[in-house]
Amino acid sequence: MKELDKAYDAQKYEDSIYTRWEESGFFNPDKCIEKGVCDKDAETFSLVLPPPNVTGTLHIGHAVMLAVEDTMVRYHRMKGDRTLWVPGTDHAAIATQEKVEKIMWGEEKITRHDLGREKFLKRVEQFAQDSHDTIVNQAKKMGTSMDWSREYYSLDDSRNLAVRTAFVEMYKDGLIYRGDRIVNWDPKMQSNVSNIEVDRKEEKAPFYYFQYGPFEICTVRPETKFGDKYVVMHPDDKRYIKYKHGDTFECEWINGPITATIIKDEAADPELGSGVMTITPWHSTEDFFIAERHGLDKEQVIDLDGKLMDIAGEFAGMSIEEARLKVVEKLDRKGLLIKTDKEYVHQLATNSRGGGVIEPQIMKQWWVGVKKEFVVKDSKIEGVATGEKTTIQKISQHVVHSGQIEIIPKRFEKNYFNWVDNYLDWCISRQLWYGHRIPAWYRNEEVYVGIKPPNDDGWVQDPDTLDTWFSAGMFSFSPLGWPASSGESTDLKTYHPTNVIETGYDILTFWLIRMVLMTTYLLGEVPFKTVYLHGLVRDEKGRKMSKSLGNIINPLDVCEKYGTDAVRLSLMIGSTPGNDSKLSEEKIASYRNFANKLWNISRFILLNINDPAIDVEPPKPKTLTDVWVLSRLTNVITQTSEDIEQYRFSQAGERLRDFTWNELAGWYVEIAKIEGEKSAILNYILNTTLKLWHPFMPFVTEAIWQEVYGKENLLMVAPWPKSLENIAEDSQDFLLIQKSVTKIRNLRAENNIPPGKKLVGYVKSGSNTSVIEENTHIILSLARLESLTVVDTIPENTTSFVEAGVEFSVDFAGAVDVEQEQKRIQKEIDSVSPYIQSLEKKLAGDFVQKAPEAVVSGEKKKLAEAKEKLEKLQEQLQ
RNA sequence: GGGUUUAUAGCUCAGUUGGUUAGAGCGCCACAUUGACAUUGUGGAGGUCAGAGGUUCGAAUCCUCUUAAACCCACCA
Repeated sequence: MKELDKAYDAQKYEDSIYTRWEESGFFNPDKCIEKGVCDKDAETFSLVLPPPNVTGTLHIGHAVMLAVEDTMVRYHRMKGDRTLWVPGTDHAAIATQEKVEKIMWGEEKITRHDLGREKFLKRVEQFAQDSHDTIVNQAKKMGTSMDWSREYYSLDDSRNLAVRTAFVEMYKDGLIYRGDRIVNWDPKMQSNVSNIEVDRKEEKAPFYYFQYGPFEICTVRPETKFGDKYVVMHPDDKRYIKYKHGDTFECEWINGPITATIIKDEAADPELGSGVMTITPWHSTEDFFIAERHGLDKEQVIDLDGKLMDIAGEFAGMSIEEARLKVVEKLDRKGLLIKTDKEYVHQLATNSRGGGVIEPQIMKQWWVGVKKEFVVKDSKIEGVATGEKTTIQKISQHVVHSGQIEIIPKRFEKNYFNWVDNYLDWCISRQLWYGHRIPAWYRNEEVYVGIKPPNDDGWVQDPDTLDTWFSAGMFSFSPLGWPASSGESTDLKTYHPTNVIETGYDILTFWLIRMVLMTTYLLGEVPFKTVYLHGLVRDEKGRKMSKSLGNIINPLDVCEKYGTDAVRLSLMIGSTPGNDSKLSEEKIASYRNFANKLWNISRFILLNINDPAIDVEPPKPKTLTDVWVLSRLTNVITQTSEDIEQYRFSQAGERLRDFTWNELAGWYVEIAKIEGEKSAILNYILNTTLKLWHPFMPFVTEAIWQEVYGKENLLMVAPWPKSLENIAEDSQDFLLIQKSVTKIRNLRAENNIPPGKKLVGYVKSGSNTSVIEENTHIILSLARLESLTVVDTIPENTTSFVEAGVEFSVDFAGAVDVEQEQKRIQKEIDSVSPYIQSLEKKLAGDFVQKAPEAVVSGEKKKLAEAKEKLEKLQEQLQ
């Protein structure tokens, strides 16, 4: 006879089980087809893992992603869908490069320039490789069933070909262009930074008021003011009505007299200071746009290293900090400084990757024009015709608007539209070394863009690399074999569009929008049909997890301590899409307890079945309890399937836990001990329950499966259970038994009757007599009664109660605490009476006419039962 | 400045399209314990669903306002 250990030891099973899964090959759908796990023509279910950055190790946020996605994937695989989950990692250009530079500086005090491009890249690649290996091991520890044979790296050769192909195609269509635009330049990192990578921090800085001709202007950045020769004011500002747009005037300024021009523009805020400002188009985004609107000159004042240029005259070569004070001093000496506000608070822009202060600069960069028209090639998107002229912005709006992409939770559609409705051209070039090199070559004034370098000599390749999101935008299809070298890739044909993308809501605007852009343009398809956004995991106090706070929960540590299944459950149950959740070790421990509970239920069942069998027909129920448990089980099968398909993982897990712990362990197993032989039905329940749990808790369920059914069969590819037919839903009869047991237990506890003492009971069951008689054995055992006699009249001096129209009584034989008992009855009366009153009031009003019939009759029934209960209680009180 | 979310038991959260005397887990209190399981069992206490209006026969749920917290976006010199 096989027997399970007394407690589940996750450490003992997890690694060997993962190895069995991996060696089975079933992570790969091709193998599943080969072995008949799924049909070649089955529905597909595909998703691509949002590739973790190779900047280190996986954190708890990745663990959520892995748990949720693995749950979906395991469910669909068991259901017989042709299921593919593609793993990958991302080179994360700026983040990885910065990390390696930091390490180099910390350990060897060298910069990337000391090493040179080639050597530096070797270092980064080594670092990335190490990170990758760690990440893959962690993902395996989490139990993820990804198809490792299809793993990709965002910077590998295939992805590079995809990137070059996309770039060239977009360039030919005029969607990619090179142009002078203002960018967020980080002098420290010597690269530009995208808008979303800029952090704005509040900072106190002196706010200077200067005399500028007839006007008063103010600034926190006097060192940029050398190039200022325009004064801007709001067209409606009455104070300056006498000045006309385009008027010029002479005025004394930092390095002598200048000629300034008046510009009227609505960007000027009349409320701020004097309502007049000077502008520095080369070093301010807003000023740049004003200058663009009016066709004004732009002059560079600060160089790329953050030093003042020749235009600054005597200040040339100084750093920003140094020049600022000296310029103010000089203006003060000239009598042009009016006052200084030392309490002024402004937003300082810094680079979120490395913290350098952003100095806007106008530079030649590569851009994607999101509002440029192009001709649609080969569209499979509903409402977008092949040959039609449109823009990236319009398509991006359309695919979500028309419901071809669904975002869960729905409210994030607003974020999405907020972004695409205000779409700005996307700067895709970065002055970084780690990344996809831009496929553009220059010779004098000529520019060549191509998948391969030009044939003839003399060309120099653009030193810049592409924004990491450019390659990331292609992850729904580049890992599936785009562009295919010959003919169409079968993976692409079979698995694209993917069913779902699952990621944190914080990445919606970074990444998903880029995916929509690239995929709709290049493939004429949506990248995915559903976007499922999970929340962020915070610590038990609701703070973000961070190294500096020391509150990081490392997924590997807790997996080892509590078992991976416990960690997975704790991340999925009790959290809803788009909402942050809090995680604590106590929570994980409680799911460790649950895993052990499931183990022990199985242990009991194993001791009570004759021949463990995998493929069993649902057995015929013999008792009321059997009918009840099968009806509950079939309900759970239906609901769990529906919940998973609708992405309600928390609800599915909660329902399963309630079923397993309360109904199965708490009632059915206890009654099985009384009713005896239930081999077939217990086998079926165990079998089904393990299947239902498998997507959530793959290890413990597979461990039990192999102990019970042997190692020849994997639960991972066992067929998903089907709900039973011909099982009566009506469980009112069993409910009566449950309630009577609970009520008797309750009376015993309140009267301090020792659990070991057996009592005599009576029941006046009326029309329910046969149910009671058939199930007396249950009540006797679970409520610890010596006897339960059906009577016409409840005997005197016993304690009675009414449940669902049936009156029970227990003879406490003098052991009852009379005073205590009277108190209890009074308390019940006090709670029932107002309930009756409220029901009566309800039934006397418009409710009866206006509410649906079913609701009214339900309330009437409740009232009748409550009244009967009250009557009995009052009798007892006398 | 614009936008979003959250507010339900001591704690963490459920509560699907308005119809429960408002639920779960953890924690707490009492009792039990050689029997699948102390990583356990039984029973219990605990909430005027942030506040104020409104719609409705009926509101935790829909609308308006207020308060508090979190987040996102934006070119304030």
